[in-house]
Amino acid sequence: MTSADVAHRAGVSTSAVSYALNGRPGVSDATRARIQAVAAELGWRPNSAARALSGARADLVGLVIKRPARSLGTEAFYTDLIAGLQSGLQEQHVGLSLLVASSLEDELAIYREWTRDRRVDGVVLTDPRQGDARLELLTALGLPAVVLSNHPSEPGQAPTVWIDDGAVTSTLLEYLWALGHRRIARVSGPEKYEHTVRRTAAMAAFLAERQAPPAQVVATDYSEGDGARATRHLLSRRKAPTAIVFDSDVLAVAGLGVAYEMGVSVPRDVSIASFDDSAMARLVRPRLTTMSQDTVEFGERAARLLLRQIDADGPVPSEQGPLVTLSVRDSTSPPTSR
Amino acid sequence: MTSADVAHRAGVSTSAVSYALNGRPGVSDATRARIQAVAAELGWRPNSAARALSGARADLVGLVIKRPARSLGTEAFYTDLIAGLQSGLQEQHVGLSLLVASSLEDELAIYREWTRDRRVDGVVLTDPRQGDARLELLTALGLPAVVLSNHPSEPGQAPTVWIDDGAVTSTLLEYLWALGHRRIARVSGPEKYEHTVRRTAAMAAFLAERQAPPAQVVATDYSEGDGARATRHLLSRRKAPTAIVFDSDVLAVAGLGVAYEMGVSVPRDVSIASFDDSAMARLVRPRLTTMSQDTVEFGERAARLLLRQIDADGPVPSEQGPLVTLSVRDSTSPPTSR
DNA sequence: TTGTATGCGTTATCAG
DNA sequence: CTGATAACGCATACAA
Repeated sequence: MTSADVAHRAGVSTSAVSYALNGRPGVSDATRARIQAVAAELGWRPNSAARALSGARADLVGLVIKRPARSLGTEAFYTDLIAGLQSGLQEQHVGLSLLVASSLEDELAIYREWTRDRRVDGVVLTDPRQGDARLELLTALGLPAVVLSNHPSEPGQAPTVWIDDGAVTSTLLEYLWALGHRRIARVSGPEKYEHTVRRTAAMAAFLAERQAPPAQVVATDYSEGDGARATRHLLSRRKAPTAIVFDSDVLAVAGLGVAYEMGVSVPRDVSIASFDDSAMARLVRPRLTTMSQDTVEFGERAARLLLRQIDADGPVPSEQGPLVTLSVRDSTSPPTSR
Repeated sequence: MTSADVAHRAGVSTSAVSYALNGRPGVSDATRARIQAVAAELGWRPNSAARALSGARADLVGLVIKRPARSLGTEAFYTDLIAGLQSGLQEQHVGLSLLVASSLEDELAIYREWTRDRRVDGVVLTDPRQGDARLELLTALGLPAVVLSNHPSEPGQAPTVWIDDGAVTSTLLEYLWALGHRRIARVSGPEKYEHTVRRTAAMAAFLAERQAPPAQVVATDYSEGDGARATRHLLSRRKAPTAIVFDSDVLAVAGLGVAYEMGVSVPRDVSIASFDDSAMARLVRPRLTTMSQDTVEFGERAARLLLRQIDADGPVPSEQGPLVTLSVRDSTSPPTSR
């Protein structure tokens, strides 16, 4: 079943078939329709290897995750993201190729190789950093990309699907503030990530605006151990915070465990909230108050944007991600004066 | 940078290059060595599209996951598995293509398409069922495959990497039995999966051997809601079980939540254990006693076996998966006579 | 043992 | 608007 078969059956040449099915000029509407009908009837699909070889599409997009392999499963984020990307891609018969890299050098090498071999038509970038070396390389390579980010892209750079971390932070703090919390601490992710920095800035601005003392922020590497340590540190202080916000729900659940062990009751003695939502936040007791985002939807949007960018001649504009909403559960309450 | 470049630089023909680098006869050891040296020096890697087109490798293997997209992230299993597969594949510069299918028909169609287009060199199958239609199709298509299973493969079928669910079940029950538990219930996964059936059989055999009454088994669809319902049902019975084993840690944590809400103390009033381990099992309080398996390692082994099967002429033998060990934590204790 | 020629299925160029 | 024809990079049967 090749394009030659389709051409033969439709009584045209293979180039006519190519033109007709790639929607480009060079063929009359009538023959185009006939060719499409024949192709559909024969169930023909272009051979992707041949297409890639002849310089067109590979019908594959890539995702490189730079995290230690063993820690990946801890967070639901990547799985949800992958599921969403997949779903958005499948509509166009485009596959997803996955790679776990252990270093930035590896990641950059992979992009070079993919470009050289036309292995993928584009890539999805996560965890943008400040002055991200990947963006530079990708524009140099001319490899289409979208970034899961927290702001629209700079002109000339790959478009982003973005969720405004500043607004998300304010929403959560607003809620805690309204409950009466004034000493709010934070257990954050690594400072090298843009979203960590954004949240820190938003939190500082929020508190400054209200003449509240600045928040104590303890950075972690997202690991459960670090989360536990940070929480232990915060709860041991002379004037312990009445509320702690965690950058991920793994950190938050680790913090919950520490509170339990220290005999600190949640939410009576300390309120706990997380920026990340997942099944785990709903499963633990008390259930975690979180900012919930639909990560699957996030992935779907990224996939569609990437496909558009691949098809487009010039740069396509960035796009806002799904809404993030506050899910109030059982881990937060007004502070009790101790 | 093509094989012609390498040939030119080494002063040989492209066919010599092909022979030399694919390790097949038709070239002397001396020239083979020289060609390899030149290829390494030039950093040449074969273009995968061209290889796929000319009937050789696509340097890509596929994984189809048949689960609803939104429920994927709930369980760490797939993420860990993907990370492991990736790691085992990367050693040979083979990529992983991922697809989430919503029905068996979709899944089968994908295998057909992948075969027709030589898009992948092989596939990894999870969640084998009894009389699995996929195995039949894959042998018919001649598409190499490995199955993540609980027993060695039938002769003539795709090899498996297998973990003996019967033994795992016995180990866990042995432990609970030694603690003194006699009324042990189980919250299981769907009965259509082989591993569910295996565990049920193993549990029945274990109890029968000790003249204990058969266990009450409540099947679920692996969802948190089903897990909560099942647990509520079991704990409401006249003679409630003193221990409950759960087929996954999501189910177990859901059960833990129900116990908490019903005022049933864990492990004092009921012991809880899970067949699945993940970060969540360690994060919740009380920490869950589980059977822990290294899923990343499982994936790595599957990847290596698949690569061997792809290279091999005939069928390769099945292989045992990583050891599953009991991790005793805080959710189990001897039953207290109430 | 080595080189030459052809095919894989598509896209793209360039005459008609 | 259409139909030959040449790449694309590799593998391989075949001839030297």
